[in-house]
Amino acid sequence: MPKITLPDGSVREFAGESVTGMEIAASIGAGLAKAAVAIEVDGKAQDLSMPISHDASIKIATAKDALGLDTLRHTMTAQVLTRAVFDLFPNTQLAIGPTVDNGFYHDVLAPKAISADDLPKIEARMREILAEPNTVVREHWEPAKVEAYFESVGQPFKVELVRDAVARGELVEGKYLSVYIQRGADGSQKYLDLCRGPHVPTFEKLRGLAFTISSLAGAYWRGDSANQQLTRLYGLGFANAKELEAYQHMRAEAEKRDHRKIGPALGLFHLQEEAPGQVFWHPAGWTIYTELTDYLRRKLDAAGYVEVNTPQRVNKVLYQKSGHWDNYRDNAFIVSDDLARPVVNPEEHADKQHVTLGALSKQMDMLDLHMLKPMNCPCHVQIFNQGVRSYRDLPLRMAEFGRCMRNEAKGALHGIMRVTSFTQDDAHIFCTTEQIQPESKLFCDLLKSVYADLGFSDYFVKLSTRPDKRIGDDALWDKAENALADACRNAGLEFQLNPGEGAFYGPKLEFVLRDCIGRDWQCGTLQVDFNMPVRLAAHYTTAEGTREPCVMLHRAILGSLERFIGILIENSEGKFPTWLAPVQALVIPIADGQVAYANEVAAQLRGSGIATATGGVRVEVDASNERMQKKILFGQQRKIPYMLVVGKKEAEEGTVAVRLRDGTDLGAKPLSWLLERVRGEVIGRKDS
RNA sequence: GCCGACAUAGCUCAGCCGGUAGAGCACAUCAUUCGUAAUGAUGGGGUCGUCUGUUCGAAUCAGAUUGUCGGCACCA
Repeated sequence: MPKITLPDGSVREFAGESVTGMEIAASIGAGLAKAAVAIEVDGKAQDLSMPISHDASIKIATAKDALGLDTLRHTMTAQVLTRAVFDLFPNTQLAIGPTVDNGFYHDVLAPKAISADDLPKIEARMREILAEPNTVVREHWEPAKVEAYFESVGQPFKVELVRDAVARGELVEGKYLSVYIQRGADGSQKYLDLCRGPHVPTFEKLRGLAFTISSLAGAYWRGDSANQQLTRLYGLGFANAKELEAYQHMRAEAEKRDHRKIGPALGLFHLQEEAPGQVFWHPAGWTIYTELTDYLRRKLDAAGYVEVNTPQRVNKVLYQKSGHWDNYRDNAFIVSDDLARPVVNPEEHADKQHVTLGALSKQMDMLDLHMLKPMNCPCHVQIFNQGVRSYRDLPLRMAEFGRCMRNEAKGALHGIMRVTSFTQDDAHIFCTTEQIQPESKLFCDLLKSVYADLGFSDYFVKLSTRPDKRIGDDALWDKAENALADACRNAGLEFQLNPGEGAFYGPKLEFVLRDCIGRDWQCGTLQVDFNMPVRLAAHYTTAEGTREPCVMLHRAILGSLERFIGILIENSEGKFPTWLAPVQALVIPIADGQVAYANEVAAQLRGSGIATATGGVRVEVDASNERMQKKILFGQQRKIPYMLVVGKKEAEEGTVAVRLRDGTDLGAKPLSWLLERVRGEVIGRKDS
């Protein structure tokens, strides 16, 4: 006689040994019974058909809540998508098929490649399958039986999953695995899958899910590139058609904000084939870049940093010492004088234009190889190591807008967000163990203040801990990881743990921003490093006269200038706040007669003394032979904060008609009024 | 790097089954001198990413290659 507590606090008692979620839903109402797709029992998601024999708090889940929607997506991918793929591609092997934010996916290995053209066919077949009056029933089988079944039907990935579950002890009641059997109206078995569930009990309940098979991609079995690559089929799934359309519309809108589109369109930068992964900054984009670095220099100066600049090309010997050579050689650009001027006797090879690769490889060890600087830290240590350092010099905060080059995997490149040549707003804080806490706190506060100034409030923090491949003993790692966690707490930052993802020399905090299509990018970072100073002999003399290696804090606020500007473009949709806008004001003479006055206005704005990194107010005059309306349209498309229309009236009165980029017409204003306003926005880093 | 796809004027795109390229916007010139999101006319501009092949003939077919896009893996 289980007593069931409902979400409103009321308690219902049911006769008999047990009661199912379906029966509870029916006892509440026919509407709920129809809408029910799963049940939460004492906070745990379960099938509606599972008997509940103890007293429990429950919540019936429908398509309207997270669990219900998730269950529908889950059944769709595990019971319907899989069958459609089987029908169209016999002998397909199945891997996993979980739900994701906006739908679901399924990893499959088909005997012949599935192409994008097949997606509509798969979707059509799914709709046919959905029309069948099938039920989905949960059963508990012993692992050996499940394994034998999947062996017999040629599903090796499933066999592996069974063995994993057993090895990890993930068994129901300590001895079973749950399988879901799809049956037709006549009771015949249509399909059997290993799954934790829950699933909806009937296809009827599944038909309300608005779905589409949206795309396909490669994905490695178990996420390991050493494993076989499978085909991942992505689907979108929402509670109703309206939500699906709303999502697709939102995506389409978001794509219009893509920095790869807006950037070139606004004349900020371009990329081209001859320089893959590198940015050609145009004047407008470089203005933003300059404003940002100018701003950061002032912040860093106020925070007690010194700025340095270090070489672009450094002998591999230094990186062998630091450990970067072993860890990252494959992703570095390596150059050598000897390659350009090979060490071969020209007379001996007079018949050859070039040295053969074979001859070259023999010489590799002898070659004087240099890395194009992939990171700044070893160079900063070289500056630190000039002369003898005392505890009185610490903490030493050494900053550099350091240009780094990394030979990233081709498929990883992405607009200006992931490039092979970029500038870090990097700094290394050389300090004592005792200074880790206060310095980390200071940094977190500095970062928060910069992000706030730049209008970013929506970021999250990850604490990445020791990876498998690392240097330094575990005691140091304990210390470093605890230090970072404490610093985070002290600065009032919430963080999520990201196990095993730290750098090879130390754990790191990652400050992550999201772009317009929902991708996450690491921007800021703070890393505690006990290892590099030892390897590169960054010592200081203590008050007691002993020599100790210092601690290095690696830190960046924006991360890569390129990446950050990419995020900035997408977040602002190209409507930069006045202080960053490449062109802050566009003067629009209505007719030729006012061009002279327009130029005069522009000259006054330029010479206004408003302090931007590039001089006065950044202003242009549109003296073209176009109608005013068209000039406004073009100004609007360029997202210029201020358009200053000058006609006969304004020229006579010495005013400008101010139009904002949101369309607001502020009417005729004296120039002094405008200057005050712009000055306020530039100083306050505000938007127009 | 891996899987799938794409690559035609500055931009957006058309060009079916192979017979040596079109539109709109942008740009230039001329006319117009205009009050808050596109005045009109005329004109210039591409050999169809690159290379190789098939063919009497290729933007159109095949192979390779470079770049890009969507994911995966990677990200000091």
